[in-house]
Amino acid sequence: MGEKAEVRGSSPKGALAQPLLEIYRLLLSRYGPQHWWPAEDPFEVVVGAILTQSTAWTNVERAIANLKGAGVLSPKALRRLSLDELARLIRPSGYHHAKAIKLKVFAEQLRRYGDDLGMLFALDIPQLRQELLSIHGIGEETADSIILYAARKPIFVVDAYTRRILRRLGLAPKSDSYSAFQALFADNLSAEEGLFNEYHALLVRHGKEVCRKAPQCQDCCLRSLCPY
DNA sequence: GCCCAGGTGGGTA
DNA sequence: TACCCACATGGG
Repeated sequence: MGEKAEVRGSSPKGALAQPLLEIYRLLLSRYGPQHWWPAEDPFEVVVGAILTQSTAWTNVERAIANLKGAGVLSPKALRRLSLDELARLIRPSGYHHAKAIKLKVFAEQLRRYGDDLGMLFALDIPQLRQELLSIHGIGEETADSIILYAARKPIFVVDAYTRRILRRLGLAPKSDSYSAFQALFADNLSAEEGLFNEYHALLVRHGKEVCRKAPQCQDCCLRSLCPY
């Protein structure tokens, strides 16, 4: 059926299109553009996406600064480094031994694309996602973060903040699965890279500041939509 | 000292 | 599918 002629962000695709767009509008109004991802190039985005797994971004910044300082923020340099030396450099990001292995594995896999992220990112979204998920250490959120923020393709990133905020607003899907939360956005918003980029970044920004405990709802910018 | 942070993989029932 | 756990540093 013809459902393609949509005006940017204003034509509802599903029943939750209105509330989701309202959340976005309120968050953008409150915080302004977040300019994600905070990195100089796509490879740095990938490294940051792996290092930030269950870790505060401030700790990731130290680790990335160490990698830059050592001049090893490239696939080839990461492969040349010993596992212990790499772990030492990224130590501030936590889980450093496990993450050193993950970075090594990714750098190794990138060889198949001539160390060229552009070649990897030439795949369409489903193929790219499958390829990323096949790599040890890259799960759904990390894969989607790479697709959205490094490859700049429209896919919605679901994280702990996304789930927490949607639950609080009573908009969470029946299933608690990653795909159910992702489908909520995919089914109700137009698939625009810029929108998905900013929306996820705003959810993280908002989640960091509020929505941890109910009392904070008094000055929450989403309180008009919140049942609490 | 405690809890949490922009998760993932492996194991078990 | 649904839990459990290990992985670890740094800030509040």
